[in-house]
Amino acid sequence: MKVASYNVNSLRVRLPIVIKWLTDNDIDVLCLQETKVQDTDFPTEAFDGIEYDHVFKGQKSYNGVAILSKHPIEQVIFGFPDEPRDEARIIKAEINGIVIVNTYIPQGQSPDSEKFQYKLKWFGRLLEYFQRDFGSLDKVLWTGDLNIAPKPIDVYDPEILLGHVCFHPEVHDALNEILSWGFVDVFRKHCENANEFTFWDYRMRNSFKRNLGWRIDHIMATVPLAEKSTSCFIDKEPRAAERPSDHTPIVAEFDL
DNA sequence: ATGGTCGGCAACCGA
Repeated sequence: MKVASYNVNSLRVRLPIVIKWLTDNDIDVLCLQETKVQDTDFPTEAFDGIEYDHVFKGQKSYNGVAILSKHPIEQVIFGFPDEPRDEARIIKAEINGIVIVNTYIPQGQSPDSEKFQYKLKWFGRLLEYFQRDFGSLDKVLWTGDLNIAPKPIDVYDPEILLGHVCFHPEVHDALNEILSWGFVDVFRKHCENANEFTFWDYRMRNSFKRNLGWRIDHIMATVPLAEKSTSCFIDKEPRAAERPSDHTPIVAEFDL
């Protein structure tokens, strides 16, 4: 089973890329972030047309998450159980006997902002969410735009970027607390020394061409699930399309 | 050479 994550930065603009990429690559499950579309305008017909089940939660202008799947999507829960629920940032679902948690984690703006404190709290709430619902021996896949580059190898310049909200010691601590609960970075498991990225900032001139990137989109799996992974790679092909997203998909394959 | 990002959505906000 191939599972992927992709921050589309507007699903309506990226719809042709998503449809083509899904069908060309025979993806079983695709988790999307930053769909930027309200539920009434979600392009359900397009996914009906290629026979992908779909669940989604959006809002006006910002955020928005969705799961697309060739297999039935069951037990769907949007948001955290407590306030603020952030329904357009987290979806949990069961597909093929696996729990998938698709998250769009707050970016955090700047380290001295309220939004950064909100981001740190979000990691803490997510750990509680996992602890409440699962044991680390369950097959759980946590994926999405996590807005954190875990290690120096995951950014284009670790010295200059240290202290950025997506490469910050406090966020690293928060991530490591969740990872030590029982998640494996599936990309790192398969590509130990790969200096590869999933995001290149639009605001930097020619950032993609110059490879000034970040690895902030991830596929994390609990140990029993990670044991079943056979490959994991970042697919840069969607970046070659017209009007590409600033992110590109990450894919993991599991032999279940 | 005298520049320099996107998308949503209607003036700026968020990334």
